[in-house]
Amino acid sequence: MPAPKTLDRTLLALADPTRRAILRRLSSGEARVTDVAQPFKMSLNAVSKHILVLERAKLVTRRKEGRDHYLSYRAEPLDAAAQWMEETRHFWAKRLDTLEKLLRDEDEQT
Amino acid sequence: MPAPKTLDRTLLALADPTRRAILRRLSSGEARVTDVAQPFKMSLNAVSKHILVLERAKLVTRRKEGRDHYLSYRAEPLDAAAQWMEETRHFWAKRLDTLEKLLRDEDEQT
DNA sequence: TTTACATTCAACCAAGAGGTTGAATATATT
DNA sequence: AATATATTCAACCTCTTGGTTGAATGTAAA
Repeated sequence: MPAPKTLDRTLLALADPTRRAILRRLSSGEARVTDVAQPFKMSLNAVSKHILVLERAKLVTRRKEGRDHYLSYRAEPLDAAAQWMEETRHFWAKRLDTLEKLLRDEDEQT
Repeated sequence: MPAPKTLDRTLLALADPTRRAILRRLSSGEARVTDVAQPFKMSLNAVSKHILVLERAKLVTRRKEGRDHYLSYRAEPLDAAAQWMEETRHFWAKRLDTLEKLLRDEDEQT
């Protein structure tokens, strides 16, 4: 499981439609900051900040080539978050089963 | 897939260790606000606010019984978020495969 | 070298998060 | 009726987010 702060950052980064759109954009390969920002109505600077949040969550890495910064998507954090979610869902499913069973047993005793 | 705002709220609600702990606490059944708050070092009011965030994301529901408010966990939003993550991962995996294949093809042409 | 481009940095703003304390409200208990 | 309990509401604080604009920096092209 990811370190708590890592999970925090991943989920926080994903909890924004602009950032999810940026990641989708990067799924078809590297892109420069300007290219990533182009479809958005907001300023380049605003997009640049979103990219920072994604970098902090390690969902995006940056490769500088001259004046151009090429961004690429990293799968690991999303994989880890998805895994955490699955584990958590299973954990809860088990608990809920147990509760149901307890309730059934109580009924049988009446 | 969940409406974007729903997903936003779910991921945002999950992106905090206190709130995840609250949800874990509720996995063993209903609990009152005070009971939920008890293990935390922060004030009852702070926990109450966290609960509000969880309610807004529909991860928690509230049943009032006299002066006591009983909270319970709802699985749907986490299920939906997990599903979104899985779909997104598959989407990306496919894209990355395609990219790899493209790169391979380019190599073969040299 | 001047100009254009790609990007960040800095300052600012409004809104929200996450916490506090203190008061208000509603319900139980004595 | 008085008191205690459960919870929220309201105001406040600090930090972060998400956006803006304008200037600075670094690199490429004329």
